[in-house]
Amino acid sequence: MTIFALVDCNNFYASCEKLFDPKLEGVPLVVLSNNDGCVVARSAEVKALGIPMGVPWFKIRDQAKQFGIQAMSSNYTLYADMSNRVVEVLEGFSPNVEVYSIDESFLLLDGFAATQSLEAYGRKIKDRVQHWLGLAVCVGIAETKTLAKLANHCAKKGHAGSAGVCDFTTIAPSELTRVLSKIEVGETWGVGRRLAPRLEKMGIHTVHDLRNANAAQIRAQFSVVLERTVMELKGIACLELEETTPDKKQIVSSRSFGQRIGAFEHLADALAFHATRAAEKLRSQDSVAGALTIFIRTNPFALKEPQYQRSITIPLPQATQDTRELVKWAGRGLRRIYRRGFAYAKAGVMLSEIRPAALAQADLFGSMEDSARSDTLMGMMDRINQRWGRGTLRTASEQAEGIWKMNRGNLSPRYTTSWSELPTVS
DNA sequence: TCTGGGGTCCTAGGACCC
DNA sequence: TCTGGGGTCCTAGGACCC
Repeated sequence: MTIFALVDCNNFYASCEKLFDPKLEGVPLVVLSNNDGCVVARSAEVKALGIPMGVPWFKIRDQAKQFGIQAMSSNYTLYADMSNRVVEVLEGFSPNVEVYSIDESFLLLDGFAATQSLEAYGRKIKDRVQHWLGLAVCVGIAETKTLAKLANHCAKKGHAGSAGVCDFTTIAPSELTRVLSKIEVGETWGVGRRLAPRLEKMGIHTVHDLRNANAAQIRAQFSVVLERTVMELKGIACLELEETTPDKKQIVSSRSFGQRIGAFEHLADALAFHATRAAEKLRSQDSVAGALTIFIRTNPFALKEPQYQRSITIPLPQATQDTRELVKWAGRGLRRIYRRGFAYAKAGVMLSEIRPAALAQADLFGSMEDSARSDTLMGMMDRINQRWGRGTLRTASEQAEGIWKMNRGNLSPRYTTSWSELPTVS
């Protein structure tokens, strides 16, 4: 029998901040996103005040003043460091640990029940993280990941007499039914804000209802994903522990601007920055990217202002992890999609077609500029121009791109773009 | 005035090939 | 005049997670 434990840090970002500033003890504290835009973490005191997660900071500023809520900008370096320390402690409790997110890990506890109660073991985990790092965690234990998530939820809410630790593996069936009947279906891992209302309409209101649903019917009406969730709720494990973090298949660097930006040069700077960051992430997993997407957009919340958003995906002539190369293509892309006269609010770079650097396409033609003088390239150009008409390839980028496309047996479309332009709302 | 920044997986439909 | 069936690849969109 497979047993999963989910260990989840309470109010993680806020707790980290309190750890490094004792004056914040007992103070209601929120941590804000980039540019101090939204609330991304709340201390227990703030949760008690009913401040929702993700709310824009400006909307609760008055309330914050009234209740003495402290706000801090986020410090992800600090949180990542604390997260690593938590994982180190957890690795002392199981040889199989999956780091699921910055504040959550799954542990495999197979066979541990033979010598001790799992609930007691969970409590040891909780106590040690508290004593060694000063961070409070909750522990949920069950036969599947989805159930462990719910057990953790119960541990947090103090259901079933748990004080931060909840073990579903030894709970009486009638008691489990009672507990799951009290949890709304939307709390289930994998049921979000779209699915929950649809399930409600079908009369599935609680986790218990979903657990008792017909899996095949759920698959037919929703998806295989939700079917798996139902199976997991029934105690049949469909999701395994993933100990090794797979390489990213897509790497994004994007950010909202502090102030609105109109000038081409400023957007170009921002995109160069994002391309650089994305390239760093790419190299850190020793991969290359075969395509680069850039996007720019105005503020979608400013309904009365003219809206413009556009993106362009550029297939790279050769998969690369080189910063200068990626910055160069980001700049070229921007020239294609930039429009004057808009107040841009956000920009970003996405890398895709990612594969290990060892599999990078062999450099058949040398770099684009160099190859412009090579006989091989001229031969290729001739063939392309013969096949698709004289002058098909003119500029250097089109040459390189055309060759790349030809290698894949597909010349067009050269670029894929999407954009939308909405009229001003009066 | 001010509204985050990342990621994943699945499905449907069209193009294209044999 | 009749007009198959199976497979792959690609893209867009929808859902979810933290």
